[in-house]
Order: sequence, then C-alpha cells, then structure tokens
Amino acid sequence: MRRDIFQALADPTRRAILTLLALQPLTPNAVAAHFNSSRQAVSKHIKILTECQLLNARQDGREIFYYFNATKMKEADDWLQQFRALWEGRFENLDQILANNKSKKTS
Amino acid sequence: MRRDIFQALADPTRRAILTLLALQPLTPNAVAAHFNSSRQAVSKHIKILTECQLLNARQDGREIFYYFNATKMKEADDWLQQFRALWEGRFENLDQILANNKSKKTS
DNA sequence: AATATATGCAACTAATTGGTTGCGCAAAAT
DNA sequence: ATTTTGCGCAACCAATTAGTTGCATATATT
Repeated sequence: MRRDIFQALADPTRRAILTLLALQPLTPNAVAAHFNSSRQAVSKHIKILTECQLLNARQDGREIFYYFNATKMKEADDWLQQFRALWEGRFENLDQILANNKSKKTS
Repeated sequence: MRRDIFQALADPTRRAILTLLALQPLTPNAVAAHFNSSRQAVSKHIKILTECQLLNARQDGREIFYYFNATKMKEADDWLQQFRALWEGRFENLDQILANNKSKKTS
C-alpha cells in the first residue's frame, strides 16, 4: 500500500516509535513495552510506518525486528529544503533589526 | 487552539499552501484560486496552519494576508535533526561498501 | 505432544478529518 | 444607500483514524 510519509509522521506515537527504532531495531512487543498502548495498537502504527517504508521488517524465527530507514526519512528533510533559506534569512533580518535597535540607542 | 505542527503538515493541500505562501503572502481567495478546492475548504486549511503558527495573519481592510512563518517550520527541521546523522552515516557505509566492492574486484 | 509466546489480521467503535452548504458581518464599490 | 466582495463561522456529512477485542498461525519451550 502506498502512503504519504508526512501523514505517517502526523501521529506523535508513531514519531516516538521512529525515535526509538532509530536507536536500535526492536520487535513489536519490545516497542509496545515502551508505551502505554496495547501491542495491537503499536503493531498498527508499525504497519503504517512499514507501508511508507520508514521501517523495514526482518524476520528471525517467530520474531520480527523492525529497522528504521533513514533514507526514507530524508524525503521529509528534502521537502523542508525549500524553506530552509527563509529561516536562515530570518536570522539575517534579525541581525539587521538588532543593528538598527543598537544605532537608535546610541544615537 | 494548540496544534501539532506535523499533524498540520500531514495534508498535501496544506503543504502546497505553505509552499505557495512561502513565496509571497496572499489572501485566502488568492490561495483558493490556485487549487480546485472551494474558498471555505482552503480557509479551513489556513485556519489550521494559523493555529499552529505556521502562518500569521495580517489584516488590510477587508482583506487578510497570510504570511508564512519560517521560524515555526524550523521546528520540524529540528525534530529531524536526531536522524540526520543516520542518513549521512548511511552514505559513509555506502562508501565503505563501494570501497570493499572495488578491492574485491582488484584483488 | 501440549503449552506458551510472538505476531498479524479482521471486525467493531468513538473520535477526528476534509469537504460541503448556508449564513452573517464588515469593508469596498457603485 | 444599495450592492458587491472578502472573509470567518457553524452545521452537517462521508471517509478516515486510532484504538479495542477476539481470533488464527507459526515458532519456541516444556
């Protein structure tokens, strides 16, 4: 199933799962142990994250370890690229404002 | 009203609105003209984006211009920071893999 | 072989979402 | 003064979501 990566990132629990799995691959049970949610609820989140390839699954016996896929996450970063110049520019403006403010005080 | 910035970014129309308004401030009507959606639908999106401060409003007569707020968008970028090392590391690994591959060929 | 464990999947539910239509109000144009 | 324009807000609706409970299946453990 196709899925929008930003839509997957919308849920705070899913973001927490990503943060957790970025540190080390874990099974659904191990992930669920970190949250108040039930195993099934976490499993659903993992499914969504896997569907948009933010996670990859690797089965080992009856356990399935989920791996964070940084390459996919970079797509979010790429989208933000278009705005990056703006908040950097913002600081330039801030410098100017501060400079103006200073000159007012000293004048 | 409080609102999660990632939840606001989940909708593709809202992301398109942000891209548009990052170029220049516009009124809701002007924004709606760029999409197939009705003015009210766009207005709802703008409301959500304003609630999480990705947009700021500035009234001028009966018109309201909405401004993109880059500083707020940077929060998304900040959250991604935790993963940035990973996809950069990924490329380091890729370099190693390529290096190994090359040495195999030449050996 | 019998039991326990790890997981996915389907059905159901309450809450939220994205959209619509219709309204009211203030500012501009006639 | 009347009409038009720009906008927000509320009510409603269909679709989606996040969660639950209850299975079924496959792999370990005893």
